[in-house]
Amino acid sequence: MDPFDDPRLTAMGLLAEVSTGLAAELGKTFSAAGLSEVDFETLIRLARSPQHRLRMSDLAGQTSLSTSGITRVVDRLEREGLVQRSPCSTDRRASYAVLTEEGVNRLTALVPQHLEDIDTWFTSLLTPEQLATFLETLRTIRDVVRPCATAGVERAPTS
Amino acid sequence: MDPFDDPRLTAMGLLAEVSTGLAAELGKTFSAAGLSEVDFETLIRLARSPQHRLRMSDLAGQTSLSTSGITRVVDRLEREGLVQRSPCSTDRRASYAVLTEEGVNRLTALVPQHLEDIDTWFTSLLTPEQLATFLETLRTIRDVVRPCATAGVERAPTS
DNA sequence: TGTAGAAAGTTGTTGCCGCAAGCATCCCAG
DNA sequence: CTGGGATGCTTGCGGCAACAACTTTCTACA
Repeated sequence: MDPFDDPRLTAMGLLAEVSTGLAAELGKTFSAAGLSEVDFETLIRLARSPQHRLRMSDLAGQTSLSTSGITRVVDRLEREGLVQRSPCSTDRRASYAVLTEEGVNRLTALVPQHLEDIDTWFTSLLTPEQLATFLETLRTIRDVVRPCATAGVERAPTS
Repeated sequence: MDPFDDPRLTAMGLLAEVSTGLAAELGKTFSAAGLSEVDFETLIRLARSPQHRLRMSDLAGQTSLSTSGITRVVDRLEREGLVQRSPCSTDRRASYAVLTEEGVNRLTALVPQHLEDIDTWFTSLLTPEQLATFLETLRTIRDVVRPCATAGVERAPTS
């Protein structure tokens, strides 16, 4: 009867709830460490990149932030000493954001708790088979909605 | 070797990418209709509630927005004539947000395209069995990370 | 070589949201 | 029935991010 009770709406709502709810739980650990989710995302992307560095626009491409957003995130992180700007030798327009040693340390201190959080609120709730199937499905969708998530990576099997 | 290459990080990143990527695609339809995602979320929650209305704080509980956030969302929607505040007869502190006829119309006009979007970017990518399994897994996680998502509903099997 | 257009990054502006404070109302213990 | 604490909502304030405009540098084409 009610046209607003479509199972697709429910499915989409469920996905959104899980994502935001999970992010809210994980965010507690971040803010306890004085970082925002975006900060962490940025730092971890740098940590997983060759030489712990990435050009500003590649960072933007990976994080669904605009380039101006990245400018400000890196501003903040640089002010805290976790990241440093470094000019690109082959293109004077471009800058790298490079993880500093302090940035690595901060991440290293944070990651164990973060992994435990992921276990608690996500992976440990599923059997290994369930988890594998779930990730497979996520990859299927990801490949469609985010075809260029590997900016700045030459073809790394990140997932 | 690199401690930042844990499969759990990858799993979590994948989930986040899918969620934000999907939201970005679906958001195009919303903004074409002059609404934000939050606006749509709010309207659809009202549409799926008895009498097309919900108390402000219940709305907040359902949407992971703070109560002050809800105040402002309803401000905007009311300014556009899609929603109307209505005092609660049994508690003079409380207000209902009620969907107006125009609000219903706007939603009715928007939902078909939205459903098609969900198909395009999500459900049609999976087989029915895959989708069912996926939703089951999402429910498992949802029940843990968001135990009170049914505020204002007396025990409706919303999903 | 010179020039037009594209691209990388930054900055001004605007709007959104959470937090804390405030006001009105409700509830309950005494 | 009365006073204090809890609850529902709104508002002031601060921070964050997108958009657009701008500067500098690169690239391609004549």
